[in-house]
Amino acid sequence: MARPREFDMNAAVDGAMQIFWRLGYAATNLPELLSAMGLSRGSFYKAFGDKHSAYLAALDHYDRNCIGAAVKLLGDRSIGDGAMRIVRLFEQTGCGEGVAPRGCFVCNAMVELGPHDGAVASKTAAMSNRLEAAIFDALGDIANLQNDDAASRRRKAAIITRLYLGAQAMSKTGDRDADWKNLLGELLDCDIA
Amino acid sequence: MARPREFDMNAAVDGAMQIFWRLGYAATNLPELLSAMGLSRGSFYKAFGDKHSAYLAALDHYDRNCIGAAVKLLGDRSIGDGAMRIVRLFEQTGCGEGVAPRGCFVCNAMVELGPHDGAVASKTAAMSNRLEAAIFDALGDIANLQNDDAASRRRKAAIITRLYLGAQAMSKTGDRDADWKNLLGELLDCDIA
DNA sequence: ATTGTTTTGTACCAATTGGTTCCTAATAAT
DNA sequence: ATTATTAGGAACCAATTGGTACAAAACAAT
Repeated sequence: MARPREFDMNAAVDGAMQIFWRLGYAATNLPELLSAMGLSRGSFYKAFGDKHSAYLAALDHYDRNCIGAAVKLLGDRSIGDGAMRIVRLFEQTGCGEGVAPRGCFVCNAMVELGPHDGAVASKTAAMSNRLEAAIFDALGDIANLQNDDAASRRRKAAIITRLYLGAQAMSKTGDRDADWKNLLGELLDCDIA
Repeated sequence: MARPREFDMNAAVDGAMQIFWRLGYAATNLPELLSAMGLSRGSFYKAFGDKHSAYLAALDHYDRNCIGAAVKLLGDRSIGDGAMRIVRLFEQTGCGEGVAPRGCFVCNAMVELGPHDGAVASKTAAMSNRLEAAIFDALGDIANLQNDDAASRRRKAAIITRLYLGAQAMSKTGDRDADWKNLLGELLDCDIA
Protein backbone atom coordinates (compact mmCIF):
# COMPACT_ATOMS: atom_id res chain seq x y z
CA MET A 1 0.00 0.00 0.00
CA ALA A 2 2.68 2.43 -0.98
CA ARG A 3 4.40 3.84 -3.97
CA PRO A 4 6.80 1.29 -5.45
CA ARG A 5 10.37 2.32 -6.13
CA GLU A 6 11.01 3.27 -9.71
CA PHE A 7 14.72 2.62 -9.98
CA ASP A 8 16.38 -0.77 -10.40
CA MET A 9 18.08 -1.52 -7.13
CA ASN A 10 20.64 -3.85 -8.69
CA ALA A 11 21.58 -1.32 -11.37
CA ALA A 12 21.98 1.40 -8.76
CA VAL A 13 24.27 -0.70 -6.59
CA ASP A 14 26.22 -1.68 -9.66
CA GLY A 15 26.67 1.99 -10.56
CA ALA A 16 27.89 2.67 -7.03
CA MET A 17 30.36 -0.18 -7.33
CA GLN A 18 31.69 1.16 -10.62
CA ILE A 19 32.38 4.66 -9.35
CA PHE A 20 33.75 3.61 -5.96
CA TRP A 21 35.95 1.05 -7.70
CA ARG A 22 37.31 3.66 -10.05
CA LEU A 23 37.69 6.65 -7.71
CA GLY A 24 37.81 5.23 -4.21
CA TYR A 25 35.63 6.15 -1.26
CA ALA A 26 36.83 9.58 -0.20
CA ALA A 27 37.39 10.84 -3.73
CA THR A 28 33.82 10.03 -4.77
CA ASN A 29 31.48 12.91 -3.92
CA LEU A 30 27.74 12.70 -3.67
CA PRO A 31 26.85 14.29 -7.02
CA GLU A 32 29.13 11.86 -8.86
CA LEU A 33 27.85 8.95 -6.84
CA LEU A 34 24.21 9.87 -7.47
CA SER A 35 24.90 10.28 -11.15
CA ALA A 36 26.62 6.91 -11.34
CA MET A 37 23.74 5.28 -9.49
CA GLY A 38 21.16 7.10 -11.58
CA LEU A 39 19.09 8.40 -8.72
CA SER A 40 18.37 11.59 -6.86
CA ARG A 41 19.38 12.55 -3.36
CA GLY A 42 15.99 11.73 -1.92
CA SER A 43 15.85 8.23 -3.31
CA PHE A 44 19.46 7.61 -2.37
CA TYR A 45 19.16 8.57 1.28
CA LYS A 46 15.83 6.80 1.57
CA ALA A 47 17.21 3.56 0.18
CA PHE A 48 20.77 3.54 1.51
CA GLY A 49 20.95 5.84 4.50
CA ASP A 50 24.32 7.36 3.77
CA LYS A 51 27.42 7.24 1.59
CA HIS A 52 29.18 4.69 3.76
CA SER A 53 26.30 2.22 3.64
CA ALA A 54 26.21 2.54 -0.13
CA TYR A 55 29.91 1.70 -0.16
CA LEU A 56 29.31 -1.44 1.87
CA ALA A 57 26.50 -2.42 -0.48
CA ALA A 58 28.89 -1.91 -3.39
CA LEU A 59 31.42 -4.20 -1.71
CA ASP A 60 28.79 -6.89 -1.27
CA HIS A 61 27.84 -6.47 -4.91
CA TYR A 62 31.47 -6.97 -5.88
CA ASP A 63 31.62 -10.08 -3.75
CA ARG A 64 28.53 -11.58 -5.35
CA ASN A 65 29.53 -10.76 -8.92
CA CYS A 66 33.26 -10.30 -9.43
CA ILE A 67 34.63 -12.52 -6.70
CA GLY A 68 31.89 -14.98 -7.54
CA ALA A 69 33.00 -15.03 -11.17
CA ALA A 70 36.64 -15.54 -10.15
CA VAL A 71 35.74 -18.41 -7.87
CA LYS A 72 33.66 -19.94 -10.61
CA LEU A 73 36.48 -19.56 -13.12
CA LEU A 74 38.96 -21.19 -10.75
CA GLY A 75 36.65 -24.17 -10.30
CA ASP A 76 35.69 -24.61 -13.93
CA ARG A 77 37.24 -27.91 -15.00
CA SER A 78 36.19 -27.36 -18.60
CA ILE A 79 38.88 -24.70 -18.99
CA GLY A 80 41.93 -26.75 -18.17
CA ASP A 81 43.83 -27.89 -15.11
CA GLY A 82 44.16 -25.78 -11.98
CA ALA A 83 47.30 -24.04 -13.19
CA MET A 84 45.63 -23.02 -16.42
CA ARG A 85 42.65 -21.63 -14.55
CA ILE A 86 44.88 -19.61 -12.24
CA VAL A 87 46.71 -18.20 -15.26
CA ARG A 88 43.36 -17.23 -16.71
CA LEU A 89 42.44 -15.40 -13.55
CA PHE A 90 45.57 -13.29 -13.82
CA GLU A 91 45.26 -12.75 -17.55
CA GLN A 92 41.64 -11.73 -17.41
CA THR A 93 41.76 -9.41 -14.43
CA GLY A 94 45.43 -8.56 -14.08
CA CYS A 95 45.40 -5.88 -16.69
CA GLY A 96 42.52 -4.15 -18.36
CA GLU A 97 43.70 -2.71 -21.66
CA GLY A 98 41.53 0.32 -20.99
CA VAL A 99 42.77 3.78 -20.18
CA ALA A 100 42.35 3.93 -16.44
CA PRO A 101 42.95 0.58 -14.74
CA ARG A 102 40.73 0.14 -11.73
CA GLY A 103 42.70 -2.74 -10.27
CA CYS A 104 40.71 -4.89 -7.91
CA PHE A 105 38.03 -3.32 -5.77
CA VAL A 106 38.96 -5.54 -2.82
CA CYS A 107 42.54 -4.36 -2.98
CA ASN A 108 41.46 -0.74 -3.32
CA ALA A 109 39.07 -0.99 -0.39
CA MET A 110 41.41 -2.75 2.02
CA VAL A 111 44.18 -0.29 1.29
CA GLU A 112 42.07 2.84 1.55
CA LEU A 113 39.84 1.95 4.48
CA GLY A 114 41.10 -1.27 6.05
CA PRO A 115 42.78 0.18 9.13
CA HIS A 116 40.04 2.72 9.88
CA ASP A 117 36.85 0.87 9.05
CA GLY A 118 36.02 -2.42 10.70
CA ALA A 119 33.16 -3.29 8.36
CA VAL A 120 35.30 -2.76 5.27
CA ALA A 121 38.18 -4.65 6.85
CA SER A 122 36.08 -7.71 7.60
CA LYS A 123 34.32 -7.70 4.24
CA THR A 124 37.53 -7.39 2.25
CA ALA A 125 39.29 -9.96 4.40
CA ALA A 126 36.41 -12.35 3.76
CA MET A 127 36.68 -11.79 0.02
CA SER A 128 40.42 -12.35 -0.12
CA ASN A 129 39.92 -15.49 1.95
CA ARG A 130 37.28 -16.66 -0.48
CA LEU A 131 39.67 -16.12 -3.34
CA GLU A 132 42.49 -17.88 -1.51
CA ALA A 133 40.29 -20.88 -0.81
CA ALA A 134 39.34 -21.15 -4.48
CA ILE A 135 43.00 -20.93 -5.47
CA PHE A 136 43.81 -23.63 -2.94
CA ASP A 137 41.19 -25.87 -4.52
CA ALA A 138 42.53 -25.19 -8.00
CA LEU A 139 45.98 -26.24 -6.84
CA GLY A 140 44.49 -29.66 -6.18
CA ASP A 141 43.89 -29.98 -9.90
CA ILE A 142 47.50 -29.83 -11.03
CA ALA A 143 49.31 -33.00 -12.01
CA ASN A 144 52.76 -31.87 -10.84
CA LEU A 145 51.46 -30.96 -7.43
CA GLN A 146 49.63 -34.17 -6.63
CA ASN A 147 52.44 -35.19 -4.29
CA ASP A 148 52.31 -31.90 -2.38
CA ASP A 149 50.81 -32.13 1.04
CA ALA A 150 47.98 -29.80 2.03
CA ALA A 151 50.31 -27.52 3.98
CA SER A 152 52.42 -26.91 0.92
CA ARG A 153 49.35 -26.17 -1.18
CA ARG A 154 48.12 -23.84 1.49
CA ARG A 155 51.38 -21.93 1.36
CA LYS A 156 51.22 -21.75 -2.42
CA ALA A 157 47.66 -20.48 -2.25
CA ALA A 158 48.71 -17.79 0.23
CA ILE A 159 51.51 -16.74 -2.08
CA ILE A 160 49.33 -16.61 -5.17
CA THR A 161 46.61 -14.62 -3.43
CA ARG A 162 49.10 -11.98 -2.32
CA LEU A 163 50.79 -12.06 -5.70
CA TYR A 164 47.40 -11.37 -7.25
CA LEU A 165 46.63 -8.43 -5.01
CA GLY A 166 50.11 -7.01 -5.49
CA ALA A 167 49.78 -7.26 -9.25
CA GLN A 168 46.44 -5.48 -9.00
CA ALA A 169 48.05 -2.68 -7.03
CA MET A 170 50.87 -2.31 -9.54
CA SER A 171 48.48 -2.36 -12.46
CA LYS A 172 47.26 1.05 -11.27
CA THR A 173 50.54 2.65 -12.23
CA GLY A 174 50.41 1.13 -15.69
CA ASP A 175 52.34 -2.02 -14.89
CA ARG A 176 51.41 -4.80 -17.29
CA ASP A 177 53.06 -8.08 -16.55
CA ALA A 178 51.57 -10.05 -19.38
CA ASP A 179 53.76 -13.10 -18.97
CA TRP A 180 51.67 -14.82 -16.33
CA LYS A 181 52.17 -18.25 -17.89
CA ASN A 182 55.89 -18.13 -17.31
CA LEU A 183 55.63 -16.30 -14.00
CA LEU A 184 53.14 -18.74 -12.52
CA GLY A 185 54.95 -21.62 -14.19
CA GLU A 186 58.08 -20.55 -12.34
CA LEU A 187 56.14 -20.37 -9.10
CA LEU A 188 54.39 -23.70 -9.51
CA ASP A 189 57.45 -25.31 -11.00
CA CYS A 190 55.66 -26.60 -14.05
CA ASP A 191 55.02 -25.74 -17.68
CA ILE A 192 51.60 -24.30 -18.36
CA ALA A 193 50.09 -24.97 -21.74
CA MET B 1 69.54 39.31 3.91
CA ALA B 2 66.23 37.82 4.89
CA ARG B 3 64.49 36.08 7.71
CA PRO B 4 65.62 32.44 7.95
CA ARG B 5 63.00 29.71 8.21
CA GLU B 6 62.40 28.53 11.72
CA PHE B 7 61.12 25.01 11.14
CA ASP B 8 63.16 21.95 10.28
CA MET B 9 62.39 21.10 6.67
CA ASN B 10 63.25 17.44 7.04
CA ALA B 11 61.11 17.03 10.14
CA ALA B 12 58.19 18.72 8.42
CA VAL B 13 58.39 16.46 5.38
CA ASP B 14 58.71 13.47 7.65
CA GLY B 15 55.56 14.53 9.47
CA ALA B 16 53.76 14.85 6.17
CA MET B 17 54.91 11.38 5.19
CA GLN B 18 53.64 9.91 8.47
CA ILE B 19 50.14 11.34 8.19
CA PHE B 20 49.74 10.68 4.44
CA TRP B 21 51.02 7.16 4.97
CA ARG B 22 48.51 6.53 7.74
CA LEU B 23 45.45 8.30 6.33
CA GLY B 24 45.98 8.55 2.58
CA TYR B 25 45.86 11.67 0.44
CA ALA B 26 42.19 12.56 0.25
CA ALA B 27 41.43 11.65 3.85
CA THR B 28 44.13 13.97 5.18
CA ASN B 29 42.79 17.51 5.57
CA LEU B 30 44.89 20.63 5.92
CA PRO B 31 44.55 21.13 9.68
CA GLU B 32 45.70 17.55 10.33
CA LEU B 33 48.48 17.88 7.81
CA LEU B 34 49.71 21.15 9.28
CA SER B 35 49.62 19.70 12.77
CA ALA B 36 51.58 16.64 11.67
CA MET B 37 54.13 18.83 9.93
CA GLY B 38 54.30 21.22 12.86
CA LEU B 39 53.80 24.40 10.89
CA SER B 40 51.20 27.02 10.21
CA ARG B 41 49.30 27.66 7.02
CA GLY B 42 51.50 30.54 5.99
CA SER B 43 54.73 28.60 6.30
CA PHE B 44 53.21 25.59 4.63
CA TYR B 45 51.97 27.33 1.52
CA LYS B 46 55.14 29.38 1.25
CA ALA B 47 57.36 26.32 1.43
CA PHE B 48 55.32 23.71 -0.42
CA GLY B 49 52.82 25.49 -2.61
CA ASP B 50 49.91 23.17 -2.03
CA LYS B 51 48.74 19.89 -0.55
CA HIS B 52 49.60 17.88 -3.62
CA SER B 53 53.18 19.10 -3.75
CA ALA B 54 53.59 18.22 -0.09
CA TYR B 55 52.38 14.73 -0.92
CA LEU B 56 54.97 14.36 -3.66
CA ALA B 57 57.66 15.57 -1.26
CA ALA B 58 56.47 12.95 1.24
CA LEU B 59 56.77 10.27 -1.44
CA ASP B 60 60.34 11.35 -2.20
CA HIS B 61 61.09 11.28 1.50
CA TYR B 62 59.78 7.72 1.68
CA ASP B 63 61.93 6.78 -1.28
CA ARG B 64 65.07 8.19 0.31
CA ASN B 65 64.45 6.71 3.73
CA CYS B 66 62.21 3.64 3.73
CA ILE B 67 62.91 2.25 0.28
CA GLY B 68 66.53 3.16 0.81
CA ALA B 69 66.59 1.15 4.02
CA ALA B 70 64.95 -1.82 2.32
CA VAL B 71 67.45 -1.77 -0.53
CA LYS B 72 70.29 -1.53 1.96
CA LEU B 73 68.90 -4.45 3.95
CA LEU B 74 68.56 -6.57 0.84
CA GLY B 75 72.17 -5.92 -0.08
CA ASP B 76 73.66 -6.37 3.38
CA ARG B 77 75.78 -9.51 3.18
CA SER B 78 76.47 -9.44 6.89
CA ILE B 79 72.89 -10.56 7.60
CA GLY B 80 72.88 -13.83 5.71
CA ASP B 81 72.35 -15.05 2.18
CA GLY B 82 69.88 -13.44 -0.22
CA ALA B 83 66.99 -15.61 0.91
CA MET B 84 67.55 -14.69 4.53
CA ARG B 85 67.62 -11.01 3.67
CA ILE B 86 64.39 -11.25 1.71
CA VAL B 87 62.77 -13.01 4.64
CA ARG B 88 63.94 -10.20 6.88
CA LEU B 89 62.36 -7.64 4.57
CA PHE B 90 59.01 -9.37 4.93
CA GLU B 91 59.34 -9.94 8.65
CA GLN B 92 60.35 -6.40 9.43
CA THR B 93 57.89 -4.53 7.27
CA GLY B 94 55.19 -7.10 6.57
CA CYS B 95 53.40 -6.61 9.83
CA GLY B 96 53.77 -3.92 12.41
CA GLU B 97 52.48 -5.21 15.74
CA GLY B 98 51.00 -1.77 16.36
CA VAL B 99 47.33 -0.95 16.42
CA ALA B 100 46.77 0.54 12.99
CA PRO B 101 48.94 -1.01 10.30
CA ARG B 102 49.96 1.52 7.71
CA GLY B 103 51.10 -1.01 5.16
CA CYS B 104 53.54 0.33 2.64
CA PHE B 105 53.27 3.96 1.52
CA VAL B 106 54.16 3.01 -2.05
CA CYS B 107 51.32 0.50 -2.16
CA ASN B 108 48.91 3.00 -0.59
CA ALA B 109 49.89 5.73 -3.02
CA MET B 110 49.75 3.65 -6.20
CA VAL B 111 46.36 2.26 -5.26
CA GLU B 112 44.80 5.56 -4.23
CA LEU B 113 46.22 7.86 -6.89
CA GLY B 114 47.99 5.76 -9.51
CA PRO B 115 45.39 5.94 -12.27
CA HIS B 116 44.56 9.62 -11.79
CA ASP B 117 47.92 11.20 -11.00
CA GLY B 118 50.83 10.85 -13.39
CA ALA B 119 53.43 12.16 -10.97
CA VAL B 120 52.39 9.72 -8.25
CA ALA B 121 52.21 6.89 -10.77
CA SER B 122 55.74 7.43 -12.03
CA LYS B 123 57.22 7.93 -8.57
CA THR B 124 55.60 4.82 -7.14
CA ALA B 125 56.47 2.77 -10.20
CA ALA B 126 60.08 3.89 -9.83
CA MET B 127 60.10 2.84 -6.19
CA SER B 128 58.63 -0.59 -6.84
CA ASN B 129 61.17 -1.03 -9.61
CA ARG B 130 63.95 -0.08 -7.24
CA LEU B 131 62.72 -2.67 -4.78
CA GLU B 132 62.39 -5.30 -7.49
CA ALA B 133 65.95 -4.64 -8.66
CA ALA B 134 67.29 -5.05 -5.12
CA ILE B 135 65.36 -8.30 -4.74
CA PHE B 136 66.78 -9.49 -8.05
CA ASP B 137 70.27 -8.80 -6.77
CA ALA B 138 69.58 -10.62 -3.52
CA LEU B 139 68.45 -13.66 -5.49
CA GLY B 140 71.97 -13.80 -6.88
CA ASP B 141 73.20 -14.56 -3.37
CA ILE B 142 71.36 -17.82 -2.86
CA ALA B 143 73.22 -21.11 -3.18
CA ASN B 144 70.27 -23.11 -4.52
CA LEU B 145 69.62 -20.59 -7.24
CA GLN B 146 73.15 -20.35 -8.64
CA ASN B 147 72.13 -22.48 -11.59
CA ASP B 148 69.13 -20.30 -12.41
CA ASP B 149 69.52 -18.13 -15.45
CA ALA B 150 68.91 -14.41 -15.21
CA ALA B 151 65.46 -14.72 -16.78
CA SER B 152 64.36 -17.09 -14.07
CA ARG B 153 65.70 -14.81 -11.37
CA ARG B 154 63.94 -11.91 -13.00
CA ARG B 155 60.66 -13.78 -12.86
CA LYS B 156 61.23 -14.68 -9.22
CA ALA B 157 62.00 -11.06 -8.41
CA ALA B 158 58.79 -9.95 -10.14
CA ILE B 159 56.83 -12.49 -8.13
CA ILE B 160 58.38 -11.51 -4.81
CA THR B 161 57.85 -7.80 -5.42
CA ARG B 162 54.16 -8.34 -6.09
CA LEU B 163 53.90 -10.78 -3.21
CA TYR B 164 55.37 -8.08 -0.99
CA LEU B 165 52.92 -5.41 -2.12
CA GLY B 166 50.00 -7.81 -1.84
CA ALA B 167 51.02 -8.74 1.68
CA GLN B 168 51.23 -5.06 2.54
CA ALA B 169 47.74 -4.51 1.23
CA MET B 170 46.36 -7.44 3.22
CA SER B 171 48.13 -6.31 6.37
CA LYS B 172 45.74 -3.37 6.45
CA THR B 173 42.83 -5.64 7.27
CA GLY B 174 44.72 -7.26 10.09
CA ASP B 175 46.23 -10.11 8.10
CA ARG B 176 49.42 -11.32 9.71
CA ASP B 177 51.20 -14.00 7.77
CA ALA B 178 54.11 -14.51 10.11
CA ASP B 179 55.42 -17.63 8.45
CA TRP B 180 57.52 -15.91 5.81
CA LYS B 181 60.38 -18.36 6.19
CA ASN B 182 58.24 -21.25 5.06
CA LEU B 183 56.30 -19.22 2.54
CA LEU B 184 59.38 -17.83 0.83
CA GLY B 185 61.14 -21.18 1.26
CA GLU B 186 58.30 -22.75 -0.69
CA LEU B 187 58.61 -20.10 -3.36
CA LEU B 188 62.38 -20.29 -3.67
CA ASP B 189 62.36 -24.05 -3.25
CA CYS B 190 64.90 -24.05 -0.45
CA ASP B 191 65.12 -24.18 3.34
CA ILE B 192 65.83 -20.86 4.98
CA ALA B 193 67.74 -20.89 8.22
C1' DA C 1 69.87 52.24 12.87
C1' DT C 2 67.84 51.78 8.45
C1' DT C 3 66.47 49.07 4.71
C1' DG C 4 65.18 45.16 1.90
C1' DT C 5 63.65 40.60 2.03
C1' DT C 6 61.51 36.64 3.67
C1' DT C 7 58.98 33.96 7.28
C1' DT C 8 55.10 33.40 10.18
C1' DG C 9 50.50 33.44 11.82
C1' DT C 10 45.79 35.06 11.60
C1' DA C 11 41.78 36.40 9.45
C1' DC C 12 39.37 35.50 5.68
C1' DC C 13 37.35 33.40 1.39
C1' DA C 14 34.44 31.04 -2.12
C1' DA C 15 33.36 26.51 -3.13
C1' DT C 16 32.23 22.06 -1.92
C1' DT C 17 31.17 18.59 1.48
C1' DG C 18 27.62 15.02 3.15
C1' DG C 19 23.14 15.30 4.84
C1' DT C 20 18.13 17.03 5.92
C1' DT C 21 13.56 19.04 5.03
C1' DC C 22 9.56 19.11 2.96
C1' DC C 23 6.36 19.12 -0.56
C1' DT C 24 4.48 16.57 -4.46
C1' DA C 25 3.56 12.34 -6.97
C1' DA C 26 2.43 7.65 -7.29
C1' DT C 27 0.66 3.57 -5.77
C1' DA C 28 -2.04 -0.38 -3.06
C1' DA C 29 -5.50 -1.46 0.11
C1' DT C 30 -9.93 -0.43 1.58
C1' DA D 1 -12.82 7.49 -4.44
C1' DT D 2 -10.48 7.88 -0.27
C1' DT D 3 -6.69 7.04 2.49
C1' DA D 4 -2.31 5.49 4.18
C1' DT D 5 2.20 5.01 2.88
C1' DT D 6 6.19 5.47 0.45
C1' DA D 7 9.19 7.31 -3.60
C1' DG D 8 11.09 11.33 -5.84
C1' DG D 9 13.16 15.73 -6.29
C1' DA D 10 14.42 20.45 -5.28
C1' DA D 11 15.64 23.78 -1.97
C1' DC D 12 18.24 24.26 1.76
C1' DC D 13 21.76 23.62 5.54
C1' DA D 14 25.82 23.95 8.64
C1' DA D 15 30.34 22.48 8.49
C1' DT D 16 34.42 21.75 6.27
C1' DT D 17 37.29 21.99 2.22
C1' DG D 18 41.83 23.76 0.17
C1' DG D 19 43.71 28.11 -0.62
C1' DT D 20 44.74 33.49 -0.26
C1' DA D 21 45.69 38.18 1.69
C1' DC D 22 48.02 40.77 4.56
C1' DA D 23 50.23 42.66 8.44
C1' DA D 24 53.60 41.86 11.94
C1' DA D 25 58.01 39.94 12.96
C1' DA D 26 62.68 38.46 12.28
C1' DC D 27 66.67 38.55 10.26
C1' DA D 28 71.13 40.11 6.96
C1' DA D 29 73.41 43.63 4.70
C1' DT D 30 74.59 48.14 4.58
